Order: sequence, then structure tokens, then C-alpha cells
Amino acid sequence: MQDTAAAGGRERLNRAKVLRAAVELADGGGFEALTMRRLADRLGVVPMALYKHVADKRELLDGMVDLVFAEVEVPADVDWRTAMHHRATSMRQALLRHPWAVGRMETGTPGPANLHHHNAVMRCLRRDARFPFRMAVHAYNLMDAYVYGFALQEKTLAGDIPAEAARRQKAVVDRQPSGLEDYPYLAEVVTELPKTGFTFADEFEFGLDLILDGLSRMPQQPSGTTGSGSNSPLRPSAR
Amino acid sequence: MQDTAAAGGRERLNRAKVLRAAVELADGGGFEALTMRRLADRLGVVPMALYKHVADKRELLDGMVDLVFAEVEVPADVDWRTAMHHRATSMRQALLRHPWAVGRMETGTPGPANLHHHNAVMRCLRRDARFPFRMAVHAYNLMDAYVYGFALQEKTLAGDIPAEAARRQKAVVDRQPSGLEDYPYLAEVVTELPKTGFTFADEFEFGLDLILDGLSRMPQQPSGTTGSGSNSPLRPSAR
DNA sequence: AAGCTAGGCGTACGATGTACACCTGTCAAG
DNA sequence: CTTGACAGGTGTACATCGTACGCCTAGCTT
Repeated sequence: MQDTAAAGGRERLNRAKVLRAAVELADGGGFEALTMRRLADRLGVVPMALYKHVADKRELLDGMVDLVFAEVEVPADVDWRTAMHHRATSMRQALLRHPWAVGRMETGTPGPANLHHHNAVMRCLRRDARFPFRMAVHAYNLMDAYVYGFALQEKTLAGDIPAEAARRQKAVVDRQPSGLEDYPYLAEVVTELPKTGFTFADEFEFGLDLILDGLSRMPQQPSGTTGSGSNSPLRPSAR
Repeated sequence: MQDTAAAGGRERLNRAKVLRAAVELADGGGFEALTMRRLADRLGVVPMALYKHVADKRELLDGMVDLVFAEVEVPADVDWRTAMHHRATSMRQALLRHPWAVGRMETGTPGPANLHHHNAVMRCLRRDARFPFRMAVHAYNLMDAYVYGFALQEKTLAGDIPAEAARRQKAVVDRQPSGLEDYPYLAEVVTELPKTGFTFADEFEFGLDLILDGLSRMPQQPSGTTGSGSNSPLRPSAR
């Protein structure tokens, strides 16, 4: 069996090609553009041919998500705070490249890149940051929630496909005059925010730093490698 | 026109009934169970009848999301930290009741409850917490990202419909023996976490407190009503 | 030379959202 | 009381989706 072949010298399909094409398709046209039929078209093949390489659409998506995980870097040779900062921004960027993956990174059956990634993050938190087990879990959940949640916001506000947002933004504002007058604090956002040089990158950085600062203050930090904060051994205050 | 009537004494439909039934349907069977045909069935009506009350499925979903927003409380008569804590847990609980809404709260055209909610939160941050405008935006984005992201994690880990998770959990672990041996830090999570009395509620609380603590330390806080933290006027450290 | 098999093809089915035309009970206007 | 408009429920129909099932063939193994 070789790759060139079949009817007409066309190259044969394989799982990797299917997954890559699927990612490209979804990147270009959004999640709803990812259709078995369109994917088959793009590969010059009949829809049912895909099912020789993926069991069904769910499994296709699992494979695509694992490709995204493979793009996320978890550096191992730096202090934990730098590593976690890097992995967070790396994840955000991957999700910017693949908006269809937002909200789907932890659904379905995890692939090898997924497992590798989570293991690497836990290793960083346990071995490098020396968090006690339970604290490492806290930290992981907190960081993941923030990163995934931010990506979700960024996607829906900045637009899944770069057209939507403008339209939606306009639709809300155009519901004048009965619109923003009743909501002065919303009106402030609409009128003031554009003047501030708002960028999602800065916004992301702010929250990420605040979270990493908070984690740096948690107990069981090694004295040398910790971040900027003093490390008073405190849980976040009870309320 | 009265509500009883039409063919056979059956009560007439209206938008509110359609929306409520749609929410119940999605609550019970997950998002993919929400089908115009099933919804019509449940209302004892033919599918096309629904289109006299909602323009299309997108608008139906917009209306449903607004019902969820209406369930989220933003107390106005307490200090900002308490208010924000309450609104966050209130949002989390609403999303637990309506898992189909996770990741969809800010999509589509915002309804009145949505606008009211966002205005109330911004009012709390600007008027009560006295954050400078840009800081209020930072705070809002951070809290929202966390709450939405946490809800997303909780949904996919605990299961959209309460069956899934167990199956998925098992599927991963059962991929033995080539499974967890290569991932010692993941293995630790699988074996240790069940022993720790892990609950999502505690987990949520941890991150939320950390974030609110961090925000309490931000500049322009009034001296009296702030939370527990000291308020050194610092942005999160640059890195 | 024989035949096994991987992988592409064709057809077909049920489910979905919804366009369009129709039909009917209710109520306001005369 | 009659009439006509109209709000709202009905029926049919279509494009599109995922995918089950069976066939067909090229090329490798024996």
C-alpha cells in the first residue's frame, strides 16, 4: 500500500489528513461550517469515505481538539510562574487560532496530547511550584477556568468569525433611543471603552497576573523561585 | 382574544409559554434535545405554530438565555465584595440549573434581563466599589471569565446530563494499562482526588475568593467597605 | 495466480430547521 | 347581527445533515 494510488493517481487519505483538513475547514468557516459533506468535498472524496478514518463526527472532533492541545506549550525549564504564564497565553493564542475549539477542549474523550498537557501542568504545580496536592488542584482549576472563560468571552465579543461582533454590537446600540438611557453604566462602557485603547491581550494579562500573584501567596511555596508577592500563608479570606 | 380557545378548548400559546417550555425541555434533555419539533410536541402543537411566537431557533435561544439572566441576583444594598460574591455564586447556580446555557450567555442579541444584569454589575463596581472606569472593566472581565469558565469545567466534568461524566471518566481510566503509567501526575489526581472530599462548590469558592482578594487590593478602594486584604495600590506585578 | 482486504463509492433513510400557502375562530366596526 | 380583518394554528414540502449498508476495485500477501 502506498499513498499515491487508487482511482486516478490521487493520493490516499489517512486519519491525519482528515483531521488537518477538518481543522482548516473549521478555522475558516466556523464550527457550523464543519460538515462531513463539505469536509469530504475539500478532500476530493465522497462523504462516506471519511468514515473509513474516523468512527463518527464526535471522534473527528476529539481528534481535532487534540491537535489544538498539541499546539499549547508548557515550558519545563523555567520557574513555575513563568511556565504557567506561558502556558496560559499559549492556550489563549491556540484558541484564537481555533475559535471552534473554545468550550470543547475538555469534552469528549481526551487524546494523547490532552493527557500529556494536563500531566505537564500538574507536574509543574506539584514538582516545581511545590504546591500541596489539594492546592495544586485548586490552582489548576482556577487557571483553567480563567483561560477557558476568557477565551469564551473573547470569542463571543470579538466574533467567532470576524463579522458577527460588529453586527451584534451595532444591533444593540441601534436599539435606540429606548436602549441605553435606562442603563447609564452600560452606556458608559459603550462610550468610554473605545477611547481607552482597550485590547483583549492587556485584559487577559491583567487577570492572569492577578491570579498568579494570588497563587504565589499560597502556602508551601519554595522561598527562592516564587513570584513577586510576599508569601503570607493565607487562604483567600473566608469572605 | 382570550387564552382558552382555538380548536378544542386548548389554551393558546404565547411567547412566554414557548420560552418556558423550551427551557424545561433543554434542562431535562440537554441542548441537543431542544428541537423545534419536540418543543412543539410538548406544547401540543404543530412545529410551525412556534414560528408565530419566535422568529427562528436563534431567537428562541436568545429568549431562553434572557430567562437565565433573570435568575441571577445582583444585590444592591450590601458592600461590593459581598454583592459580587453573591452574584458569582448566583450565576454559577443558574448555570447548574441550566447547563445548556453555559457558553451561550453572551452569544446572540442580549435581552432586557441581560442588559439589566450587566448594568447592575457595572454600577456595583463603579459606584459602590469606586473602581476607576478601566479597573472596573478589568474586574468585570476577570470575574466573568472565571465564572463562565468554571461553569464550563463543571459542566463537562460533572456532566451536562448526569450520565456522561461517569462514562467518560471510566473510558479514560479503562484505557489501561498503557494509560496512566506514563502520566504520574495525572495518575495522582485520579487516585488522590476522590479521597479529599473534593466538591465543585469548594473549588469555586477558592478561586472566587482569590480573585476578590486580588481586586480588593486594587487602587481607588474606599477605605471602609473593602474586604479583608490590605490595599496597597499595586497592579498585579508585571510578571 | 489467487484471494484478502483497505479504502473509496452510491444509495438511502430519518431527523432537523423553516418557507409558503391555507384554514379558522375571535373580535371590532358597521 | 353581519362582515371582514387578522392572529394564530395546520399541512406539505424542501434542503441539509449524519450515517447505515452494501458494492467495487486496486494492490499486497501468499
